[in-house]
Amino acid sequence: MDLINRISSEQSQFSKSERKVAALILHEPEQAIHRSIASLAALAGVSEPTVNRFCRRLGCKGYPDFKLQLAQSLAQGTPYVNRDIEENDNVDQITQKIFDSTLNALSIARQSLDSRPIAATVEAMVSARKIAFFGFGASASVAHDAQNKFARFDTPSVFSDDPLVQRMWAINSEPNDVLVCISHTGRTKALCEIAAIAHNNKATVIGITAPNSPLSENCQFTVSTNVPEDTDQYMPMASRIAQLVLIDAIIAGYTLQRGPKFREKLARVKEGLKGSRYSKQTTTKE
Amino acid sequence: MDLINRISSEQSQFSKSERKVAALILHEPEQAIHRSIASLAALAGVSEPTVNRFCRRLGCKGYPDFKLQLAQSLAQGTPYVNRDIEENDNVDQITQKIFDSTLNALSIARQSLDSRPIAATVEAMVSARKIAFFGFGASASVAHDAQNKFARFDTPSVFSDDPLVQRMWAINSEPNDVLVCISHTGRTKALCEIAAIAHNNKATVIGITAPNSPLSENCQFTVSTNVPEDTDQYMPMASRIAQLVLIDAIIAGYTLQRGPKFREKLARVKEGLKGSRYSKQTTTKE
DNA sequence: CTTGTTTTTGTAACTTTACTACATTTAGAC
DNA sequence: GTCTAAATGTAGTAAAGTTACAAAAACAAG
Repeated sequence: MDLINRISSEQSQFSKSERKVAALILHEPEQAIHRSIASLAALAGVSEPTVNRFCRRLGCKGYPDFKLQLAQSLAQGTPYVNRDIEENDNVDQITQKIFDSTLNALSIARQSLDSRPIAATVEAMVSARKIAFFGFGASASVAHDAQNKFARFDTPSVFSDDPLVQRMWAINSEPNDVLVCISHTGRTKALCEIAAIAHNNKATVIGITAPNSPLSENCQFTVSTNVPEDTDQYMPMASRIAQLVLIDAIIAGYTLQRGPKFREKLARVKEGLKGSRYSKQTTTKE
Repeated sequence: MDLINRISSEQSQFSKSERKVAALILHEPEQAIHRSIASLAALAGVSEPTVNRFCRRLGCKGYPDFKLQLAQSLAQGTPYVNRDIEENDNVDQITQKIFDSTLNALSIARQSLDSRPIAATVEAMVSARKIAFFGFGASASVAHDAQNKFARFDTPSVFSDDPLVQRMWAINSEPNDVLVCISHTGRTKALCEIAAIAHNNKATVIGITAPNSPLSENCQFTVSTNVPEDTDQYMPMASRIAQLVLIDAIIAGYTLQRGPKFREKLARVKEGLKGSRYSKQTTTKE
């Protein structure tokens, strides 16, 4: 993980004075890299060796090495995690911060991904008779999106955020049917019940949800994104984005697995959609 | 231009000894940033002041500043690559590539964002009587998601992907009503018509869509993400993600604009949702 | 609440690093 | 060859970073 993220995530392991240093650096990292250890220490109200120890705790060889790594971490355009939105931020700052934290969450998700359940999901979908995507609340739109993508394919697929519709589908499910349950927490009661019903019918139940959650208990396998998110403060944002990208990946895998003939079909579907749009005057490529 | 490129392009202006230094740095830049001026000078077979002068000639304040800039220039070197998915990629590779290209698209979107229409959107929503989110296809789930978020707020909001429902809403719209039209291409006929109707009724029509598109003609203002996307090959993926993050930003702006009392209300909504979930056994913070 | 122990923090001496002023060398022009 | 100017290096100096150790603070046990 990159240095700035580490500073903010490992704050709990720091001592009181070290936290002062951390706060200063997270507040204005660009400035910190141009300061000497003495001036940084003075600004943080601590002694120079404290700053040095702070650097060492982060695995750096010393202060110069720390500055170097910090500079790299900044240059990478690596999102500043946990730069919370503050009371009098303007719209531009808010937008940047939201984008930053989403980028950060995504790159964390990418690193911590386990490809085995993803491969298994692709496998199951390729041989599925019919596929359902269920979810509630914020996860409903994720399920909606997934089904939208699958609508272009020839395997029958449904989306629903209606518990009764979901229940009916689950009751009618059979082996070789695939049910994808989407939930950030994995604790939504209604969805757990549906999953259990389908699971009983020997349908393939896949969870895009938190590992070791009540929902994942009823799933054949679980794909999770491990996005750190402060759901206490605001609603799930980044985790939902990670789920969507995950589904994109699953779909890309599915498309590829189906082979070249299948992709020809897709091209035809795409062509068929053109009638619903205004044609372009310009010749610019979209 | 970035430092490494400058070193190689400005070589002609360097003196003989300075060129030795340049050659050394271009050969192994990663190593150079961990060396002291003395060891670098020795390695290049020149004196320390020569290295220092070399740094100054490149516009750096001195050797430490040079190292810093060099480090940044190196870190920037490898952004998220937009590698295409290939025929016999395995699932892991596909997943990484999809995440990479999404990350890439998001960071491009972040840079090219214009905050003025975003601010205007927040403004309009804060004083809105009712808000609608409309879209078709892939954009339907984006609209769905947006409405989901707004469902927690006290301003009445709707989502629809049904042209008739949309039309009825548009016909009944009034000034101070806000209509958010979401479309990747901005060329979906049905949505343009709806926008036109609402626009005629003097409702505030906001487009999350391509600039200078038929749809944006009927919008008071347009928020766009400028994500380069190869829609010919696959379906829109990254652009849709960028739209979602954009909406997150708008919602964050909205929440903040509404002030602290409003956020207390949100906390109560959140508390109210708990009944629908299984409680946690573990005490770990989510 | 006191005492002993451990952890944290700061002070001061020390080492390393980078910079400056000046001397020397080198290259080019006449 | 000699003068001039540019380039390079030497040595001293200033600044920055590190280490060892002592003081202070936090903690636990009696």
